[in-house]
Amino acid sequence: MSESATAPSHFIRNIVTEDRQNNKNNGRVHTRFPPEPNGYLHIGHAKSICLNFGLAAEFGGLCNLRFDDTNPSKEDVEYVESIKSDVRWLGFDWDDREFYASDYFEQLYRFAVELLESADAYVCDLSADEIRKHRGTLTEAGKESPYRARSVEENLDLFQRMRAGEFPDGSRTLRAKVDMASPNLNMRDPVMYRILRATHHRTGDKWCIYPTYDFAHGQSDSIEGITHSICTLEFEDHRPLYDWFLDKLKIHHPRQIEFARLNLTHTVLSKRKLLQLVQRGYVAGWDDPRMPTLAGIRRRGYTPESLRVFCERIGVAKRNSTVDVAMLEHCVREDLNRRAPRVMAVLRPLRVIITNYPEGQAEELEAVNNPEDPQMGTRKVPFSRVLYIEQDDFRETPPKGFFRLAPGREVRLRYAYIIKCDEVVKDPTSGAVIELRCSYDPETKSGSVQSGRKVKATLHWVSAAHAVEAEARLYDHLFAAENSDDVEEGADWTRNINPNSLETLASCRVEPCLKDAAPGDRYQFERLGYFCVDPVDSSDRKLVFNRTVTLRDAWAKAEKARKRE
RNA sequence: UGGGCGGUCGCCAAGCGGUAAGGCCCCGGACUUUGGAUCCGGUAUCGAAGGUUCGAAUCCUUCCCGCCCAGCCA
Repeated sequence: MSESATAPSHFIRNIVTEDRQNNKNNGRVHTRFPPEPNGYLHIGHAKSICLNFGLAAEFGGLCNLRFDDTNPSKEDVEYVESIKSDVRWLGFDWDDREFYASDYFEQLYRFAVELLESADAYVCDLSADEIRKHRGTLTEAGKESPYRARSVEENLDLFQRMRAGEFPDGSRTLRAKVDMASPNLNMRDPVMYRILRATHHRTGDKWCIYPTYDFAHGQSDSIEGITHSICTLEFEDHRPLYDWFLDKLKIHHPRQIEFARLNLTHTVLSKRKLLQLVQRGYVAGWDDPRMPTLAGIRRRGYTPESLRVFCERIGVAKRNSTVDVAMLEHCVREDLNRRAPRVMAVLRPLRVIITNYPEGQAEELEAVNNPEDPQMGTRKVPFSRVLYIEQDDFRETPPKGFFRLAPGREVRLRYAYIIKCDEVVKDPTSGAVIELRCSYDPETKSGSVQSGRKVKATLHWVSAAHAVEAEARLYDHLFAAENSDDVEEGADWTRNINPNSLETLASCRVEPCLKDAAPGDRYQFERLGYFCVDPVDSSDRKLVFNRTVTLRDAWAKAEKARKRE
């Protein structure tokens, strides 16, 4: 996987390249990632983070981390902390350039006063409701506020008193004097400041008026000397307003470029819905491994490298699109295939007795840690008379195309011997298969001269006496439908939540080398998938593995297709 | 029916007047002590209709479809 070797062109990269060629900003490239600390970052943010930090790195520029914290009623330090650790985990560094829109409150206030002095803004006494009514509609022009013509002196006095706390919340606003007849609703005298008594996570109770995003964002970028303000499509309509403020204020003009936000199949990426999933208990928290949050994805076992490659591969464009989650899954598999050590683990154990293997005997067999990387060496795996294999690897009446174990059939045990199933032991009451009695061929030991004999399948296994117990959590898509909104009339999107998105297997048996696995360690359980030690619930007493993603499985696919017919 | 933006393979996405990259998915096949990995091979005429041109996905015209905007949210 070559993260940097392939830098496919996209329109933003082209714009930046062109701007440099024209020596715009003296060839300087300075971007920023501007989250609002009102929720956890998700994979959609990762796209923006990779874009902003990536472009800066690529062109020898800088990228700031700036919190757009202009709405204290929704923001919290919990979120700023999680955002910082998520960005770091993704692999990016903002050095000492950690900024906050709230750092600029005083400056923003002065900007507002400037606009008041040039009669480009005014204090408006209309209520929220009245402002809405005056705004007009998509097809009709709005009406001017009766307070629009206040004198500069009166405006200055009123605004100063707004700041001083003389008026109740919501009683007045500061508005830009633009154009109530503009076809762009954002230009119909937008609110710049509102009166809001809320304790801000950084400025405390210093302010009782707060700038709106529209009045803060563009100027914040300008103050920081941002050259390319990259944001999502919905802000395209706001650009004329930002330009208007910057022009009136005669300050540095970043170039705003909008791109389409990421959508993924089988999940949701809206802050509102993610919040509801957490609050209504559909998931265990922001870091539930089924969540598309960076915290969840990280806990699930995804690597930051795979996320970065994913973000590079999906591209950047203005077209609304929904990326198939299979693309994401492909990226982790590709990365983990290269780096995850292989290990044998039996999720649903079926006991196997090797009848002709001496009781009490055990031997150490050599197993390769990663066939993709010989450097990773080998390890010893204990073999003995009583083993466990996967329940799925045995069928009493094998369907066509099934070439694993069945009565009378032979298979190879990985790194060990070829065994033959001689007898099936069932529970007398339930009829369930509870044990297999097999015989092994001592001549077929892995690596020996005779070992070349061909059998149709190789199974993973674990020695019963040596195995370590563990819990495995198997995850599936959070939403059964590709599109979470794809529900019948009147039904809620939560109807699409996949009731089987989590399956917990409490009595798995894993090979002994896993005993000392540390939280976060990633492995490939041969033939099953990639798993990582759950950083939260795993302990010395109880090993817990999260399945990051399954291996591609041609047999499972074929069987599924067969069932559909 | 106002304004802004978009429509290239099932899903992403290059292309910027010279005759449709790549990735994912899918389907074949080779190889294989992971039905994994790897390797080969297969699959679009560019929303529609006109026009300009020797030549158009790329230029022009008209039409159709989708997304965003009427928070003192961001």
